[in-house]
Amino acid sequence: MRRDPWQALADPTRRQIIEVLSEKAQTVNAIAHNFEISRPAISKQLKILEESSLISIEQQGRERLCTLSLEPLSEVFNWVQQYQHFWLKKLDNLDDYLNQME
Amino acid sequence: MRRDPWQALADPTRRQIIEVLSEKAQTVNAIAHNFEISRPAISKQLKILEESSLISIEQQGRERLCTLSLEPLSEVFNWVQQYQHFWLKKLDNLDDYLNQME
DNA sequence: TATATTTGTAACCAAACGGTTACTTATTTT
DNA sequence: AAAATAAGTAACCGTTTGGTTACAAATATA
Repeated sequence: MRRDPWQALADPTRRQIIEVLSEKAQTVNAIAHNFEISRPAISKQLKILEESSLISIEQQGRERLCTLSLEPLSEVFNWVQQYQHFWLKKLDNLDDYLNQME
Repeated sequence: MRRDPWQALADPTRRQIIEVLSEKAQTVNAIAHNFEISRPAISKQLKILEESSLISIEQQGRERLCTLSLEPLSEVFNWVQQYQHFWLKKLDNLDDYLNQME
């Protein structure tokens, strides 16, 4: 299943998982230790992160190593940045306007 | 009700509404014309955007003018940008590694 | 004043979300 | 070979989401 990064990032637990994984790649249990919720709940969130390509999972014996993979963030970044431009332009216009008043 | 900008941005229709409003401030009906879904559905989405402070709504006679207000995007922007740094650092490390091989 | 317009709200619905517990499977360890 | 460990899966549950239609309220227009 393919999933929208926006949707994957909507949940605070999933964003926290990303934060945890930005330290280093980790197994499912190691990740789960950072949270109060059950391990199956973490498994579900990891699946969603995987479906949105924000992490990749590599089987290592009986463990599964989860690695962050941030490419999909660029979509989010670009979208938001576009409005930063919009915002700066509005400030520019205000600036022009104020200059005209001088 | 207060709402997480992440959650507000999770829905594609709401992101489109933001795009529409970035052109210019518009009334509810004017916004709704851009979409297939019913006007009450748009009303609901506008409420969510308002609750996350991404738009503000001003009553003007029987109409309501919706104006974009992008401050909450900074939270999203900062969060994502932090991982851009993480990503660039990884590329740096790769670069160092490749240089070492020379 | 009667009518049309803009919008919100209520009630409803199916699907998705985010969690739980119980169980299974595969792999290590003893 | 038996026991322990890591992790997925299934079934379930209450809440939220995102839409619908029907209706009500306020304002503007004829």
